[in-house]
Amino acid sequence: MYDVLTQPALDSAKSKIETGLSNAALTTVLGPCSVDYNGRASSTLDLGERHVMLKPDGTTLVHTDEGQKPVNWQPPGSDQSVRVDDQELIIESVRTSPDERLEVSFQSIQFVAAVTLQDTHDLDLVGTEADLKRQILKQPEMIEPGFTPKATERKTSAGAVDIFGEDADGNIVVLELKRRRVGPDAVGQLKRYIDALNRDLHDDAYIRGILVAPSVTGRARQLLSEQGLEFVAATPDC
Amino acid sequence: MYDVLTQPALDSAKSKIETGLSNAALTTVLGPCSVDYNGRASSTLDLGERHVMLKPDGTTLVHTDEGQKPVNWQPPGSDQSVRVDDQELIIESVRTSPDERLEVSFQSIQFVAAVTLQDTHDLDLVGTEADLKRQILKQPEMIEPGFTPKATERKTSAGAVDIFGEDADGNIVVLELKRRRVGPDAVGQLKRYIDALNRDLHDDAYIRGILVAPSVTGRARQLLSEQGLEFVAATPDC
DNA sequence: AAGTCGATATCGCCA
DNA sequence: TGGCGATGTCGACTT
Repeated sequence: MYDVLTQPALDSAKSKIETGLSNAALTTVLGPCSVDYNGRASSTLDLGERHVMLKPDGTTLVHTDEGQKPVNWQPPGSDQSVRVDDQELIIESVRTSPDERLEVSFQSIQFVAAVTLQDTHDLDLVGTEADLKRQILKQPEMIEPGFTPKATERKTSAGAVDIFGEDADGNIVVLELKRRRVGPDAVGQLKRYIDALNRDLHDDAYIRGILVAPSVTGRARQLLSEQGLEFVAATPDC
Repeated sequence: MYDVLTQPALDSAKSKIETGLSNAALTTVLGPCSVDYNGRASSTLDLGERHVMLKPDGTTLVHTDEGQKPVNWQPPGSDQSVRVDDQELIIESVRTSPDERLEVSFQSIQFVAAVTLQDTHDLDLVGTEADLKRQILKQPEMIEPGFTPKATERKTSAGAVDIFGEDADGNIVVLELKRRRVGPDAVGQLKRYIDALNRDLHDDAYIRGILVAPSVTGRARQLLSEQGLEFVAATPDC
């Protein structure tokens, strides 16, 4: 099912959009508009030509001709409505918790398209942190000879540790995994887990912390060294 | 300028897309397709109906009828091309550094639209961390009586501190600002700055660290307490 | 509903 | 160009 209107009057456009909304169609609207947003923050966007996408799950996206991110949006689950008011076609999207409202006001419409999509397949993605974890559990020696994983997602008072294990000497080892080159934030994260475990175990045993990632930035390397933490290079298969 | 083709043959669709690409048009293509991506990670997506947007800045977005984020994409600056090969229309987007390739293969096309957008205005957004910083610099007493900002973005060996100042007793105070409720990561960030300053100044003066945000999570509050850091509630005007 | 963290995060700024 | 941190981050998963 597809349906396209070019240069429709505002009332015709309104009918088409409403039909799209009630038919669970993906609806796109293109034309000169201004945009107002109020919610977690507030924004205004003066008159210009943009592309608006309304999804049947309640998502609204306002795209300019630049950038990967929409200039304005409303997340899935929002309530969408359309009205014609004072020579403008206004698309409104509202949600609660948090309270947020998006209004797109069109002066005219270049085209409207409403299409019901048939799509039963999901994305299959590889090369994630979860893939790296599987690799390490399958070949623990890639960390170092004698490394033995004991648990994944082991809970600490500072959160769950990616991989918790022991080295050849029986020392506790905490691994923090990252799928890409890491900066200071990842070092801070690993340090929080080590500190928490030292407290949780109220034991003076030495706990090793190893950051596992393809590479580290200079400042992250320095922080690792200052905190007595280690680094092992590894990249998720892809 | 707008132009829409419904149910075009693959060759006609190819011509229209190519015209769009050379005219700096926003081009949308809708139809049953499969998608392959290889780059920082890898993904495949089996046959289904999706909406593809090609922007003149090199952005490519593949949207299903669910979710705010595209199921596949290529960032601005990528090279876009289209070809018909073995009864398929294939949109290819490639970039380097990092090397990444996206291929969308259409079996048929429901419609193609190419439009050159006129848009001269930028988004005006308020309620950001920068707004919160301005509020504090204008009214430092909102942190505490006697607080005096001395510098913003003061450099430390662990990065730049949001606001650097002194309290009524002459103690150094470091503020880390967040526009929304914060978790453990923000505490780690503040702690890195405090540690770095303690090292940088090689001085045993007590340095206070204050997290300024609308609120904190329970675990973040506990981490603050353990690290001897403080919290002040503040929300950016909106 | 809130907390926590990963992400092909994206984006902007600055060295 | 890489490093670094903000984002109306989003999204998935757990509690």
